[in-house]
Amino acid sequence: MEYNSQEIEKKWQKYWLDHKTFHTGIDPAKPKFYVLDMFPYPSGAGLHVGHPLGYIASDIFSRFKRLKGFNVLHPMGYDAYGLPAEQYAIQTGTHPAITTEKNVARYREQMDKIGFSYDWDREVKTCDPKYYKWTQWTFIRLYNHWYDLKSGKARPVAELTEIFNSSGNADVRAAMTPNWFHELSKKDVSFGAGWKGIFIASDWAGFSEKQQQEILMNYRLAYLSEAMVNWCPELGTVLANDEVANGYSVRGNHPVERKMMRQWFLRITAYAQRLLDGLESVEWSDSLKDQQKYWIGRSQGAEIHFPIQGSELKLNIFTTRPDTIFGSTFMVLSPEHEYIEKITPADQLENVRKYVKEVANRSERERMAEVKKISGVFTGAYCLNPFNGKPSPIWVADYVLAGYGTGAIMAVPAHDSRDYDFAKHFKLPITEVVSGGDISESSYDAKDGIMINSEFINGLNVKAAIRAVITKVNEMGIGKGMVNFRLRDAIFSRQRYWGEPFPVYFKDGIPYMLNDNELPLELPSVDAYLPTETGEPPLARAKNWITKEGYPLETNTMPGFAGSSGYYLRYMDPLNPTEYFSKEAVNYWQNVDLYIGGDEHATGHLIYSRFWNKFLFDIGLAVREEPFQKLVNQGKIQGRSSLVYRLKGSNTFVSFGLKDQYEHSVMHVDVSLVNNDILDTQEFRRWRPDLADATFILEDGTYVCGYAVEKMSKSLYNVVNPDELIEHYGADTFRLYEMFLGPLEQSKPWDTNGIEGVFRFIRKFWRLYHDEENRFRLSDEAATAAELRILHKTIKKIQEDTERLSLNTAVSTFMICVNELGELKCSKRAILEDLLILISSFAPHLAEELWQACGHNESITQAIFPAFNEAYLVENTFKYPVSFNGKMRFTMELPADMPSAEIEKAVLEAEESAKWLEGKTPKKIIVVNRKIVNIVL
RNA sequence: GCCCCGGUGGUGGAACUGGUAGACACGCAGGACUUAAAAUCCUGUGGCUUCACGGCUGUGCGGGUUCAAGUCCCGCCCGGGGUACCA
Repeated sequence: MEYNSQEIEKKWQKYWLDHKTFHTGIDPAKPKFYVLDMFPYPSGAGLHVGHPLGYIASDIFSRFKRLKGFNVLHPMGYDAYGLPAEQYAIQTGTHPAITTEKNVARYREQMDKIGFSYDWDREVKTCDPKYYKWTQWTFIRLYNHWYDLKSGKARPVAELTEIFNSSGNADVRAAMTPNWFHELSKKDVSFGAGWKGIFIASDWAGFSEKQQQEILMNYRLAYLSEAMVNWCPELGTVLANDEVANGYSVRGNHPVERKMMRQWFLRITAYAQRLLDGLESVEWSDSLKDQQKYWIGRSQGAEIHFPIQGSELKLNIFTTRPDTIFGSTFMVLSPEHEYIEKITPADQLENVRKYVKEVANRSERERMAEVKKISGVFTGAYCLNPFNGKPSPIWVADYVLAGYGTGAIMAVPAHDSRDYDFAKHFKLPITEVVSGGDISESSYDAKDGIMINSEFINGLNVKAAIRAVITKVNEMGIGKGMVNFRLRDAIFSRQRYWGEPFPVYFKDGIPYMLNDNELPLELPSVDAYLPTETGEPPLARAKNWITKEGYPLETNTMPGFAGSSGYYLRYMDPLNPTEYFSKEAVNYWQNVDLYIGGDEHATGHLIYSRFWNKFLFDIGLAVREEPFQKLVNQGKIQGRSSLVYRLKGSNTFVSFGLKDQYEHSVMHVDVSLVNNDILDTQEFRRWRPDLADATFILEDGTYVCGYAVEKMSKSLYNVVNPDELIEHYGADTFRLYEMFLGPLEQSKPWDTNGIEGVFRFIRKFWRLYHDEENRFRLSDEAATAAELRILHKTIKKIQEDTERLSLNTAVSTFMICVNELGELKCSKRAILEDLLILISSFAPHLAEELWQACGHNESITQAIFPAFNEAYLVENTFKYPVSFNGKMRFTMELPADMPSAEIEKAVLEAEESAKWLEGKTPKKIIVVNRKIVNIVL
């Protein structure tokens, strides 16, 4: 039988489906292994050749682990909420669920053609109410928990109110927004002037329901708050920090503004330290871990209070360099700082307000674009150094951010480049306090040197000085050591339609959670997918968007990362109607052993889901602190565009090699019209009406195209679709070729030309099992030593390479193996059956077909990975490379077990050695057994 | 600016712990089979040099360590990604 990929692949894909070959259940007798792909957003364009790269790798790994005796959980689903379907709905009125369903079906069809071993019975879709019920359920738990810093974990709010009832909040140490009580004083609940957020049991009992709820809101892990948010007018919604880049939305690239809005937040900052610590225990790339570390941005320093001249107020600043306190020559407040109004003398007030207003009106993008532009204003007020009472002026400047630390700094121009630039610009004094730099040139920021001009810390090195100042500050009660994080709480509200509804209603303006038995709260239908005339989110259009009792429901929806934060847990028990997932399931599957996906999720999904998991861990649901033990980021597949060269002002195209002789412009041409860089000129003329009369200047009778490696995109005509390749070469060839392209983690250009080599290999492989007339034929003769050596060499290499996901070299290994067996004309069952098991993870359809032809009734997925036997690889001789002064000159075959002294002798006596020795006596001879001989002259 | 990752033939890449650089493919050139084409098979293929045997040279650049460096160390250059007033 001739190799026919179409027939074979259809047959086995159907077989796997009919026999539920990849259905997985809990099996205590087998060790578990959980292999997960980042589930895709099903876009309308379908999969291109870059998408399946990671899926193929994870599929090979899953199949390999099954052969190795593991019970493998390998599910797939869809991150089904997303902006494109909603934008399409706005334009066309088509419900996003319909668009999404259509796209999901297309994705499924494409994935099925590649022959993946997913357990489709476990499929989850984030937009499915049966799934998002648990997203809502988790949100309710987040709302009903607070973070206890003493025990370092989330605890129920019910326990918090008990504490308040019995002893107030003085002893409670909770993760909260700094100065949370300031915000409260702005609301319609009053706690009296100068209230510092501290209350005793009797106060608590006396608070109104509203007051109590407002206070509790500041403790909850999911909370409602007024805050500066990233507002994207074009998308009509708020975005999280990771959804914004350089002042534009990551999706759609629309401008983003800052706006004060009331939004739901997740208190992810409570987990900042644990998110940092957890990175130590996972096997992720350094670059990914660094990205997360940087995003979390821990910095250790001190908070110090500076008295303000002529005022009762003390200015609270944060610094990582308390050692430089005597070099602080001015103070800077962020333009949003609450003290500005309080400390600015009347004669300066107008000027300062003008500046603050100016800054506030500037958009985020303008601010970013003008980073280098120094601006600020002097308030007219002065601070006193808490140690020596020396006054320094207080400025307001936008280079100090309200959201970080205390929103105020002590400026040390000699040792901070930003302060330095600012001081130079406004001609403020610069005092050197750490020796080692030249402050007339630039600031000296290094934490290296001896303190000078610094009173009690003079002569200490920087580290000792930092400790000394913190100790003193503590003693004097004017501050304390402190850790700050860059990480911000996650904005969790979106003013969009296509997302999970919040299980929240409002009574008297206070939010309340629905009961668990009212979940899921399903997404209502609306007459249009746009905000209302009054600017409310689309859900405000829904009829009867109220509870049974008539209270209005929340009209925001959850963001994209809500549904993806816990999906890996739901896969463990996806059909469970009464629980997120059962204890039994999570105890068995634990966490993801191998997670493969793109690194664009470094600071989004991968932080949120670690947080989500840690919370579920705290409340006793998840059993592991880290959800993803090993994580691999597959590289992107870049497009390889084909280029043609058009003579200026004509319809004549010049071939690549001759283009420099003419004045030309470069034009992208559809890659489907090009084969091995040779343009099909006939097809080219047919491609577009304006090219019908194109003429060509050829070289050697052909038109050679140039090429460029760039993003795979429709507009560059370089998109390659897997369906066509699979139709032509088959899924097995396609799978192998995707892996053969290069290392999984590396980005690389797609070049369809190379696929021929793999296709040739597949047919060569097929021929090993067939005679000249293409009849299946295996011999039952005993295998020779040479054949066994080839087989076991291959077993060893495939096993090692697959374990470390070096799948490109694994494919090469198969090629070498088949070349060698082909040379020996090997057709022995004893060799070829094992080879089928080896390749079955990579080319599963081919393997199944030949396995069946071998006479097996069961799927090859039931086979056991062949055991490697070292004994077959033992060689009697070793071919030593012989070097003189490190340069390899000739090789010499010697007995493998020959002792070094004898090797030395044999090499020196060799005929070829005389030429290189030139009669000299070697100074030294290095013999490394079974490696090399090096003679030093 | 800072932090990661990378730089090897015409191309994709291999060389895992320092030990024969360029495996395996693509492409190209030549040949076999064929009326012809496709398919298949064989040979060659880093550069320079030599009729040839062979020699010299070669992993972004400059130094270093070592018997031995693509691999380790120091200093640069280039490309890709992340991040950006975070005190």
